[in-house]
Parts: sequence; structure tokens; C-alpha cells
Amino acid sequence: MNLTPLVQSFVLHFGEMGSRWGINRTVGQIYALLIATERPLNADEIADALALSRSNVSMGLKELSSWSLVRLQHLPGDRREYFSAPDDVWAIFRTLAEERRKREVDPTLTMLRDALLAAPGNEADRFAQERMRAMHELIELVTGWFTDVQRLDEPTLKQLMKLGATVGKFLEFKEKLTLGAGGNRKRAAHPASEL
Amino acid sequence: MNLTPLVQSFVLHFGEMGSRWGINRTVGQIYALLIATERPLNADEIADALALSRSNVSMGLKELSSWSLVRLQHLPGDRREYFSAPDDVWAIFRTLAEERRKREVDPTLTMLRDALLAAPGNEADRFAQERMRAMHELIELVTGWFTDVQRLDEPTLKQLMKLGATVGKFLEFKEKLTLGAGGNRKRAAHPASEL
DNA sequence: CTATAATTTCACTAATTACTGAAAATTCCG
DNA sequence: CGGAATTTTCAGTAATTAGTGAAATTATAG
Repeated sequence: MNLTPLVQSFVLHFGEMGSRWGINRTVGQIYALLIATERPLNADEIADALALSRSNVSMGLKELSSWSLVRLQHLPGDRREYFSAPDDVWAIFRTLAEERRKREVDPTLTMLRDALLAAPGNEADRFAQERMRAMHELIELVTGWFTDVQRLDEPTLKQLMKLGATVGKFLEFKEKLTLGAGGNRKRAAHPASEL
Repeated sequence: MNLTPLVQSFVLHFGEMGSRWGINRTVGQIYALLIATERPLNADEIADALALSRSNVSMGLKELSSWSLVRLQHLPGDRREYFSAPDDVWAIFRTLAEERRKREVDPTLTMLRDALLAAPGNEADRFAQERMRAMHELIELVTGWFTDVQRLDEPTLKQLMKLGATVGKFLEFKEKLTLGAGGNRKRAAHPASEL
């Protein structure tokens, strides 16, 4: 199979970025190809189009499957397996975020939880634990929020994104009022610089 | 310097996770140590505590500086440079997100923009471009939202996170009403399954 | 069940990335 | 300046990760 220059550059870019995204060049290229191609492709077609060894493609597809990023299907009268990327980019994004959470965040959350159970032996530990506590709180908050938001359907999600900081500004405003009415001075010193 | 078991395990965990986070073990360990330690540390202390070569620590600190993740300061009567992590985990999180955007997202956004300017040569290109357009739209939306939200101060951000999907549910509800009153059938077919 | 098409595994090699120690460069004190 | 303290650079080496081809395994059509 021959790639058009447009697809070629898309594929190469994903290959290059792969290292920054924590996947290898091959996996990046394979996924880019699947995203850019309408019909499902079999492993031989991929190997041919990207000039990779058949075994390398097998590895790459296995990796993509472990990330739940590809769909596998069979074509009538053909024994080979055909792969494609979901056609909804939001679905891809969600899957990616979900998988990254599992691999990059959850283990840390577990470690932090364990570390916070221990009684601090001295001042150094006390301080370290305080930082870990703050870190744990932040991660819980952000991942919890993400889990919630992830469940929304695409149009709602889009709307929420478009809203941008509006919600935040509203909250800020509300808080300012509350604080003005006899609260915590510390926060009130931060004026409506974002409004 | 001798690390307590608590700090030790924190440091080792960051080292291990480093590869998943796109930094190397050394950099992960150095940063963990800086986060867990109250007073600023100089490069020799870090090298000693983590059993790394002085040069490796220099490289690691340079890397962390390039991510704007460390603060550099001098102690009176001491020529050496002392490093510390910001004490606000939200600030760290924001910096991290910002830097990752620059390195992992912006180049792709540029590539997509360029690719979308080209006139599609054939059906394959047309399809590829459509996917790229969707991808571009998603990235713009998400990063734009992120930029907005990033500007909020910490208490507001926390509040926003705590709100979780509440905002989304509200939007969903609002949209359902709108659609019910004579809108787009396509969306109306997707009932309140998330509520 | 057999033959063969398709896929995966794996030992090996290639390529990349990480780490070190020595040397060079920089800083800053007198 | 001179020179000691400190930091950085860099060439060489170690370690890790990626990619290949041959062989093994699995799947299926007949």
C-alpha cells in the first residue's frame, strides 16, 4: 500500500511524538495509520505500508490492544484479522485518559495511601508525610473529577469545555461575596483579577 | 545524608514511575527527594543521598529546571546552589500540565493545522483530513478549556473539581429540555442514561 | 485430521537512552 | 588577576528498549 504525502506526514509525526507520549515509534505510526485510514487494515498491510517487519507490527498491535485503542474485526471470507481505530476521537481520548490513569496515577495513589498510614518517625517524616498528604488530596480530587466528567456524553462534554473558565469565574465571584460578608481575609486579598 | 524508610520508598517509587511519566529514574528520584525534604538541597547532598554521580545530578537538575519544576536559591555564606520543589502541589501540577502541553500537544496541533490547509488529493486524503479535523477540534477545545481553568486560583480550582460532574449533569438536563422543545432528534435518542 | 494460512513468540542484533569520571568551564573570593 | 570551589560538558561505557527473522503456535478450511 502506498501512502499519500498527507497521510505519510501524519504517520511520521505520530512516530516522532511517540517517544514523548510514552509509546514507541512503531506503535505511534501504526495508530496514526489506523486513524487516518477509513477501512480496517490487516497486519500485513500495515507492515507493508510502514515498511516494518511483520513481527514488529504484531507487537505494536498487541500494545495498542492492551490500551484498548483498536477494534478487531473479521471480513467475510478472509481469515485475517482487521484492525481499526474508533471513529470517535472523544472515545479515543477517553480511553487514553482512562488507561493513563490506571498506569500512571493509580500506582502512585496506592503508594501514597500506604505511606500515609505509617506513623511518622521524626520531623523529616512528618514533613514528607504532609507533602504526600497534599499530593494525595490533589490526585484524588482531580481523578475523581475526571471519572465524573468522563461519564458524560460527548455533546455535554463539548459544551462543558466550551464553557471554559466561566464556571470557575462564577464560583470565584460567589466566593468573593461570601468572604466579603465577614469571612477569611486571606482570600479576599485576591481581587477579581480574572474577571 | 540518610533517608528514612518513608522517604526512601517515596523516592524509589518516583524513580520507578519515571519511565511511565516520560522522565528517567534519576530525575524522578531527585524530584521526589526535593518534594519530600523541607530544606533546599545542594547537588552534592542529592548525589550523596541517592548514590548518584555528581554529573548525573547536574543533568537531572538541568532537566527539572527546563520543566520549571525546581526553585534555585542561595544560602548566605555558601556559594553552592540549593534546590527545592514548590511547596504548593497545585502549582507543581499546573506547571507540569503546562509543560506537557507545550511538548506533547502543541507540536501536534501545528502539524494538524498545516495538514488541514492542504487540498485533499483524493478520497483517502479527504477521509484522513476529516479525522484530523475532528482531532484538531478536540485538542483545541480541551487545551483551551485547560488554559482557562489553569488561570483560576487554587481554592476556586478545588471547588470546581469538587463540583465534579454536577455541572455536566446540569448542562445535560438543560439540553434535554431544549431538545424536547423541538430540536435535533439525533441527540434526543440518547436518553438520560448518565443521570 | 491434515495442510496451510495467519499470528505470536523469542533469541538475537540494532538503536537509543542513561550514567559516569575526567576534563573544561564558570564563579567568586581575596 | 590567581586560585579554589563549584558546576557543566562530554566522550566513553553501561543499560535499556526497539526491531528482526526464524521457529513455534494457533486457527481454520477442506
